[in-house]
Amino acid sequence: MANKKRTTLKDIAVKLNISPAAVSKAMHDDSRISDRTKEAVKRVAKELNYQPNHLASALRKGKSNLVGVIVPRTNSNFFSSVLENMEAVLNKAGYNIIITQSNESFEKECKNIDTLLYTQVDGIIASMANETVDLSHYEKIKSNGIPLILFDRGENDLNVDYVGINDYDSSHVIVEHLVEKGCKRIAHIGGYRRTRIFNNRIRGYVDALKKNKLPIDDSLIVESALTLEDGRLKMEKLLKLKDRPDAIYAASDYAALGALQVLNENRINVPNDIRLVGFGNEPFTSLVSPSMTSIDQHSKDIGRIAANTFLDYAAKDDVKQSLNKIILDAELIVRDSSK
Amino acid sequence: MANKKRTTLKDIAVKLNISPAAVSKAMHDDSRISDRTKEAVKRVAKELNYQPNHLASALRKGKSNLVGVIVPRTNSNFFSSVLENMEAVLNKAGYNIIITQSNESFEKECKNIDTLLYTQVDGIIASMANETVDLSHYEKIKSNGIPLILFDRGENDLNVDYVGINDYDSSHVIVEHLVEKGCKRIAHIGGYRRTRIFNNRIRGYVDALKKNKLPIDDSLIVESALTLEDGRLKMEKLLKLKDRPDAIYAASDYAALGALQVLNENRINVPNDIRLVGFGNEPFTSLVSPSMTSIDQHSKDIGRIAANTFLDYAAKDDVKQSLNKIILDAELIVRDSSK
DNA sequence: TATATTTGCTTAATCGATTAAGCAAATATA
DNA sequence: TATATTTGCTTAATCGATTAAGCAAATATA
Repeated sequence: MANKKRTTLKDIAVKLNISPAAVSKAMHDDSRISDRTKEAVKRVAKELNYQPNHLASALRKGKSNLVGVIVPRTNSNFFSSVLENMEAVLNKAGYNIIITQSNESFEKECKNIDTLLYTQVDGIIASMANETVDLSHYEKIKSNGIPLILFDRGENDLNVDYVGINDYDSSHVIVEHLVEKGCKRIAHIGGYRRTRIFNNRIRGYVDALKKNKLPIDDSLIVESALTLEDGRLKMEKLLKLKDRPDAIYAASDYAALGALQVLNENRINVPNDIRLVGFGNEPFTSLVSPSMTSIDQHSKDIGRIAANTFLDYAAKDDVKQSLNKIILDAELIVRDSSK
Repeated sequence: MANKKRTTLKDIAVKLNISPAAVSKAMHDDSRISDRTKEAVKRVAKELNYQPNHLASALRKGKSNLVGVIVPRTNSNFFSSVLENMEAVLNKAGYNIIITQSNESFEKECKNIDTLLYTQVDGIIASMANETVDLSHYEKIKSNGIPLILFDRGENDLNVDYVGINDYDSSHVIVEHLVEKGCKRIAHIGGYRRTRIFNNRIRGYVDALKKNKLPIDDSLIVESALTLEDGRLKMEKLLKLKDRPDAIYAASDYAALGALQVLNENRINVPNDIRLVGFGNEPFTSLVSPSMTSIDQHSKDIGRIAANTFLDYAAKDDVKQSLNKIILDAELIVRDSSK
């Protein structure tokens, strides 16, 4: 049966007739403890199946070795891949991560932050919910004196570290690609302008058109929730234009998929009649017909870099953060939808 | 700037010239504390921005109010939906959850369990990795005296609570549906038999064939890793049979999608030439062409029930678990691929 | 040989919050 | 009025692990 009581340092100390302090030091290979004692302690620890009490050591050391992570949702390939790589780096450094989802809700995000602070995490790595405009709950993290690292969805005003891809340049890469294929009327199903990354994609799109001497047509720029359903709606709207676009650049793969469905249903040939490019390189982009051109966001690198940024702060004594952006180049994955 | 030091109960006590014990009781609305004192304490707590130290209270109370969750991966719709609903129930009861991913790896699963036990969680809710055969790490949870609840991917031998759908019956529902459509040679791209749920689906498939007086053809039953790639391979293999199947029942939507791609590439009409049914009701099933018939696993209910099962144990003094299965009926969502 | 240093531990305090035990004052009951 | 009960707190111990300070014995150095 189960040992009702967990083994503590004291149990080991009693068994070996030494002080709990000596046991603690032996477990941490303190140089002032003899090898004989260390061996004995470790042997007895194993015998009694000793598991250190994290709460006690965290309380005493003022450090929980936990990192909180907030993502809008885990069921996208991008975020789950970021998480996986983040975790690998942090685990190696002796940290464990607590994953929370905001479900794109501002309220939930606030609650998540409270939970994480309450759990005494040593730092928070977050990607902001779509709904979030007010930043006071993020300020709370900073005023707690623990590092805050943002990725993908960030905000300059917080003056903290940020890791993400170059959204502005990505739009350029996409537009150049479409122009090269002969497209003249490129529509953009974009996200809400208030979210920085989507705003950057819109700006990039506009500037890239200018650079290629193409006219800016406001009817070809639509703001969208970027869900599959909204992608469908916005595509239907675009098809009703007198002068139809010959290419669609959607700021998310889900919206692009919605657009693709509408195009397929209307027997509009992709890529011959209208070319289509998505964003995010979700696994399904290679699965649909025709397969979809998209932007890969280097989720692995983002996860690793965000984790390492946290570790840099963890190694220091005091946390002094400033706006420090690490911007990665995104990669265009060309597939059938734009060939 | 940030308050370098966090506010503690003692700070409030000093300010009000009462004992920390009284402050603690006031914060918890102890009946033996006067309303006057309670009000004063709460006012000062707000003034000083007091945040209780979770580590200290958890250590003292021997209860962390954290629940650990282990899933194979978060980027499937099923698991992310389970997590969302689980979290909602647990949050309401004052618990927070720590999500970890095993990535289907036995080794990672062991590490996750160690992490969660180390973090002093009050219970663990888990869905087992595909690789897992040895159960000793799960036994470790039980011997720690905290409740263990399994869902979706469980194991009878552990003698703990389990929540899942009726895989055996689901296979019957699928086979009946295909038989009704006139199918005579139904192939099954199944998972590995050692995983209980997949074994049950295979058994259900075989028994349902028998029940419908259809012959059992071993060449129509293939064991698969159930990934998209493996679904493709297994479908290609099935197409090479002298006597081709007229229906495919895949034990995962990803494998079914692989099969669908191969069928589409070979210009085999789905559903007219071969009918296709998947499992899991992943969002893409309604997005592909033709849309795919699949089984919905009631992720919301599973998440809620698993959470409530944990809460039942949390309310009790001692944890005495036994094999206790809660089996939900799954629902067949009929789409174009089998119409 | 006398002093300094190192080794290998122990003692006691601490991290914050909680709680059993107890005490004095206020109030209720006989 | 005398005793019992309740109210509103305080005191002190505790949850385990860690660590600063310190001490005696062993060893090194002059």
